[in-house]
Amino acid sequence: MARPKNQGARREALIEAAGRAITGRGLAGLRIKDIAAEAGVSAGSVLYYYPELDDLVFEVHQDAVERYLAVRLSHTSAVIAGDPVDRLRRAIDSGLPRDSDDPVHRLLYELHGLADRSRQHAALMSSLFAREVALYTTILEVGCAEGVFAPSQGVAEVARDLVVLEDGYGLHIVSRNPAVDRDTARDALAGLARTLTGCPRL
Amino acid sequence: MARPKNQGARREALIEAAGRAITGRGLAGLRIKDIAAEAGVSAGSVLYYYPELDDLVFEVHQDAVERYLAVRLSHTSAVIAGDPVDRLRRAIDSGLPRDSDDPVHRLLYELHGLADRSRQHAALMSSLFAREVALYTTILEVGCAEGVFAPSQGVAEVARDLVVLEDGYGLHIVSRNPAVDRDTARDALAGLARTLTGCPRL
Amino acid sequence: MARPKNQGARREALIEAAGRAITGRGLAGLRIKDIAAEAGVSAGSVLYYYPELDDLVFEVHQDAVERYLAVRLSHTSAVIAGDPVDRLRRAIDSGLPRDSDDPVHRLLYELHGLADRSRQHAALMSSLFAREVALYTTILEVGCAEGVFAPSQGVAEVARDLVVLEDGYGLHIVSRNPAVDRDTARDALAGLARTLTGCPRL
Amino acid sequence: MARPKNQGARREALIEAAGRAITGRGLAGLRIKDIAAEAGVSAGSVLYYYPELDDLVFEVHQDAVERYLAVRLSHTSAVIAGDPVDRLRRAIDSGLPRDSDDPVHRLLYELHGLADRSRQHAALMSSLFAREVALYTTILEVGCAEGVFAPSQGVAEVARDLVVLEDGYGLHIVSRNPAVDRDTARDALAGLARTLTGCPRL
DNA sequence: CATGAATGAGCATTCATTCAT
DNA sequence: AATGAATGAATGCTCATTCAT
Repeated sequence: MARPKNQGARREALIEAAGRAITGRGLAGLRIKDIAAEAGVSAGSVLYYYPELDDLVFEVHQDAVERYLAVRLSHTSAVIAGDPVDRLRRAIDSGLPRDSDDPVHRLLYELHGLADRSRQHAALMSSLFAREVALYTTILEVGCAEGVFAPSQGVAEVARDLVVLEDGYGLHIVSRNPAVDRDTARDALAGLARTLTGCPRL
Repeated sequence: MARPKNQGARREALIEAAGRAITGRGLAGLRIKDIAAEAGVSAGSVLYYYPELDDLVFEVHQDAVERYLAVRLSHTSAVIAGDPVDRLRRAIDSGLPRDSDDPVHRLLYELHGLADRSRQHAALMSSLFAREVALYTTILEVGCAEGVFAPSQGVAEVARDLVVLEDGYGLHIVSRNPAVDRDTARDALAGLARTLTGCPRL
Repeated sequence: MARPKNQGARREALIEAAGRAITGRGLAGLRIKDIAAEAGVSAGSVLYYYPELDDLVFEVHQDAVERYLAVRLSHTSAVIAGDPVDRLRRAIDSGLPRDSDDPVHRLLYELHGLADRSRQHAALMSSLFAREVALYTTILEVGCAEGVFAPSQGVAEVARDLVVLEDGYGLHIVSRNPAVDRDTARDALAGLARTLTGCPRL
Repeated sequence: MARPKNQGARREALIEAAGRAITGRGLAGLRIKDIAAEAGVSAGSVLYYYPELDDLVFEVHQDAVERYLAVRLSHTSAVIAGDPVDRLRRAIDSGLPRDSDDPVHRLLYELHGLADRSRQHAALMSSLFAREVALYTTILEVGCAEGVFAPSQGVAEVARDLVVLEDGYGLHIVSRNPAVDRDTARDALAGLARTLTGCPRL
């Protein structure tokens, strides 16, 4: 592994390495050694950049949230898909794990488990939630304005329900519940969206 | 703490103690010392009954699932509440954490996190899921037979959506997401139930 | 204080069980549990009869030495074999391990290792040595009296050399030295006996 | 204790320390603590260099065998003593423990006890044996060539008998058998050598 | 900057030992 | 007499952490 020249790049590399280590061994079994090995550096180096390991884990969480959101946003951008129905479908698609081994969702799920004991992590999770709700809200509002969607309740509530359902299905997929797979989840979300928006095209 | 006389009682006590320890310190930080302290015995005694700590944790999971289901079932029993609408309301009530400190939900959430790395735990989680879906399914079917509910889709799907939404909301409550509290969640679930069953009384 | 008969029998059984445990796991890895398991009793029972484990090990050593000597003596008894040459051959035969798994020799070898740190065990080993030397001495002296043997040095020295050589060969056989097996050892001992006694019949 | 700079030196120091610890407390009672104390380092350091303690013990055995052989070889070198009789006397001298506290012999005896349960240690012991036999064989052959020795059997057998007798006497000396001391053993070995080689000068 | 050497705190774990029954 | 339950002392061992180079 090439040596990044500046501090920032090295920290970036460590964040990625730590993410892989967490995905691989789980948060409970996380050792500095693993992060170091994953980054191709010594354990001392990890401590050099992150004297407090919690800080590194937090930045992994931050990074994971930002990356995940960036991907969702780009996948559902109005530029890419002008049609609100299409955008909603894409939103749903981008919010579900590919399968139980999806690294992004596994990582996020693992890190969300820290929320109940850490305010920082709780804030991160809440922020992700809020921005996902905002994503759906935007799409729904545009759809309403265009007359495509006609929800019987507030769009905020519909958006929130969709995100929560997404999280619930994602949870079961990552947790290897055989009764739930990606297709089931996508269909369920689409069905709910159809019902809640009154849009038959969904 | 009183000394149970027989093996079964002592194991029972250890399961409860371990449950408290996990709720208190989290699975990641679980030490035999903590379980022993919580049970009022020595660390050696814990190992005496559970040479493999994983077995104890698994029995904690089993126990938590059974207790949780037992409570839900008794709260929604047809004897207690004959009216399907009332039963559905009670089902929703019994499926959401009281608040972010609800010990039962915290414990279950913590233990469900093991599902992605352990088939046994995954099986437990799936079993809980299936039985919760069955609980809703029963209520819905009775309601349909009585003409109270008129869902536009299959009751199995409606039941599953409700359980998944419950899990999603529960997750956010336990994780201290300030945008979600018990009342919000209950209203959302009730609203969704109303929409999906076409029952205006909900 | 006279010991009840079944006490004696139980202690006897424990001595045998401990002997098997030592042969099986070695002295270094000896645990009370193993002795108990081998005797089919509980660990507490072992401690009940032998509060000091060293005492049990010592009695195992005693027992092993006595049994071994008794076998050698009976194998070389003048009644069984009147001919000194025959007796000498039998003495050699009875002094070498059958193979590297010979349980008697393994046990004795293991226990002799205690001699350098324990006067008691050293005394036991010395006593065994002296009695083996006496065994050879007797045979040699009878042979001399009969004119069968004509050693150029004292019979005590010849006897001692034979016992020491026996021990040395036994050591290598038990230790799995591939260059030494029972036949080699027996031939070597017989050859030396022939040379030292000047008896061509050996 | 000075801190060695390189890995090799530290490992060397640990091998020596472990050797002293084994000589002092015996193999059965060997604790990492003891080795560490003997080496003047922490217990963690011992594990740092030897994650598998067996490896350290094996290297102690290797080292002990090599040192012992090196000393014997140098003591009996043809350069130091040209006369075969003198060399044979020196060989005998170098093969017996000084007394029952001779550290080299105690260590070797202790380690040889591992041979029956470990192929590696058995191989080490066999190798030592073979090289000791070779040492005597060489001396005997040179003596035969010079006409000093005239053995009635093959030199290989004579050499083997001498080594085995050495081992047997060494065993009894280290085990504190009061009937055997160094002088007795040396005289016995010399006497046997005289008989077997037919050399009256021995 | 980065490392490998070295440490020690903290943990599970083993085992002899105690004790009530 | 004999046991199984329960303990705690002792140990190995894993780690984060420190430090000299």
